[in-house]
Amino acid sequence: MTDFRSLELFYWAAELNSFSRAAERANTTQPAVSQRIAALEAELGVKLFDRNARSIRLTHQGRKLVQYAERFLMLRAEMLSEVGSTVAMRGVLRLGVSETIAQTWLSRFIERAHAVYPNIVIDLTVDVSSVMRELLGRGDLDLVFLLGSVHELTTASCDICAYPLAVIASPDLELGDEPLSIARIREFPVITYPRTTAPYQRLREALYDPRQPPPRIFGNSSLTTIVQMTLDRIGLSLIPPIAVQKELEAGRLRIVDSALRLPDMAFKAAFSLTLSGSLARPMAELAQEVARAYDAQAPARLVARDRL
Amino acid sequence: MTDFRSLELFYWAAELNSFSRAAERANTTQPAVSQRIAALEAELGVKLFDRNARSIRLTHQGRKLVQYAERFLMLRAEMLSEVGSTVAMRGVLRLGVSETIAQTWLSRFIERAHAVYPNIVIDLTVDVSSVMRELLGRGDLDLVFLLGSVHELTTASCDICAYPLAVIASPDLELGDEPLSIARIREFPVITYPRTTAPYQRLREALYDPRQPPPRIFGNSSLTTIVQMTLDRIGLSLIPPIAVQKELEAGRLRIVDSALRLPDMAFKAAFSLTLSGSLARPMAELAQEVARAYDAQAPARLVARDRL
DNA sequence: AGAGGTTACGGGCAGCGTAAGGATC
DNA sequence: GATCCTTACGCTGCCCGTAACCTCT
Repeated sequence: MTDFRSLELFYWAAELNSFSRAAERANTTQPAVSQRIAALEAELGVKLFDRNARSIRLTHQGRKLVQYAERFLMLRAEMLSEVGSTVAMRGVLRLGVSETIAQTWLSRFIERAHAVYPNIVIDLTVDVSSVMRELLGRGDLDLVFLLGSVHELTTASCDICAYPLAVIASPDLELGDEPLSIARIREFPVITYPRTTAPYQRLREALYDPRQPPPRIFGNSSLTTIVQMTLDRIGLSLIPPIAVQKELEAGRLRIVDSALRLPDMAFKAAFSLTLSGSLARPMAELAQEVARAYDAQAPARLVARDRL
Repeated sequence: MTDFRSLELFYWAAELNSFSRAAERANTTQPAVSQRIAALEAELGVKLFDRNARSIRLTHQGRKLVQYAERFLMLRAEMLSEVGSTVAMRGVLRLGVSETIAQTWLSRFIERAHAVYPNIVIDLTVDVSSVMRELLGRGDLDLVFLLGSVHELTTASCDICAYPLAVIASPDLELGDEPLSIARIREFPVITYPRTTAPYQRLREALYDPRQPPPRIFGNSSLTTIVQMTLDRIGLSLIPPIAVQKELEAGRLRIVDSALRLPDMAFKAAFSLTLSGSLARPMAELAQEVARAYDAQAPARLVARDRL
């Protein structure tokens, strides 16, 4: 074992119980994994896996080596972040982002991340928070920016930004000058995030009235579509105005005063504390910075500064 | 830093404050060290040494990296001894041996060591214990088999064997049948180890008599020469009989009963607890085994078994 | 047949050693 | 001039990816 790469591939092979999955995880081919592990075994003079043509299984010695491999890789990550400059950070970061953030400061974050950590490749997924929570838990994502919190023991998280929700409508929709009552809102379809999300659920509770027919809530997983539907006067929408800042400024949409009082959308960065998360912590910190800078330049009423 | 070798070379360069000495220590050329350290600096994006054409000096970041390098290398040594088979142990072991041992079981030890650890190269030095103690202290030897003990804090040692000293003479020398008194011994020159050694000093004390002229003690650093001089009847010799077992069996030398009572020659294996000693511990254990086996097959009176 | 690991093979590149260069004492 | 590090250069050997192969379900 003259090379960290061998230990890394071995680690993933052990962790994922498969050479091919390890290859995929570590961006190489399956024969490369096979070869390196064979070389490791030759060098140590010890079998690390029992191969059964259908599957592999760690031997006793293999299990011992996994412990060491993990210690090595964590020590390496610590060393890189401690003594290396930012260019020393290498690898792929599998990032999951909720669409609200994708519509606000994500592009600035990507830009900034690339400038500060030029050797880190970001593998981006945009989806709703519940899905990303699941993917993070399964180890399929390294870092997520999502709504709400994550409760896994092996996971750390930190606040990054919070945006108030508001009722948004087309200026062409006649709503009068009074703030909208709950009853008034119920007259319109309300377009918002999908069923699985916090805003949908909170909205549902707020509009709930046993004496009335159920409110029409259109859950939509595409923010762009929500915006389009709002522009088309299908109804009101409940989204954070900061996500449609451009439309507001251009006067194509407007914020409608209403009696609705919903909690702010509070976003957190969450990442695993295991090996796969070693790039995530500094990236999460960078995201905090970017979000703060973005908020500072946004109109005050679009940002929930007190949350931070 | 994809490679342990880089960290190893960096470690030695830092430790020895010189690229060329590091190269020598690690069995490579000086440009190789230069190149690898330059590569490390490029990879980390950080200067590790200040180069002043005449000398090098660690930078702040360099000092931090040394800590990590040491942890890596110790972890690696631990891993190799823990999960690797004996063929996984590689490197050069700089072994210092006192001549008495060289004349007894050293060749068996070398043979055995090569069989068990085929990838370890032994770099052998034979000298008196005092010199080897010094070399070990300076870090110029990794493992020594010597008389007496070593008191450095960073050094570990263990008993390996103990041999009684005896007066040896040519059978042709007429000495009578009585055990030799101290006074009788003083009539002859006594040939033994050099002035700096324990046997010489103990002998001097034993023969000391203020009322008499000083005894003639011939300190000689070559055991072969001591034997030759004894065969030539220059005088008596004081050496452990086990070192001349063949001559005793062949009847060319004999053990002479005497009133001299000197402590046994107790040999220890000593090695540094720092990085350079990582091969030494298992080798010291192997030496214990070999010495024990050798003693078991030697005539009982030549061995001080109770010492172990 | 297909999933998963091994073996075979050709090409690229990293790292080594030799040798020459340059700076400082 | 001697010492010590750097740069240049050719070569070897390793490692990777493609592709063919094997084996078990």
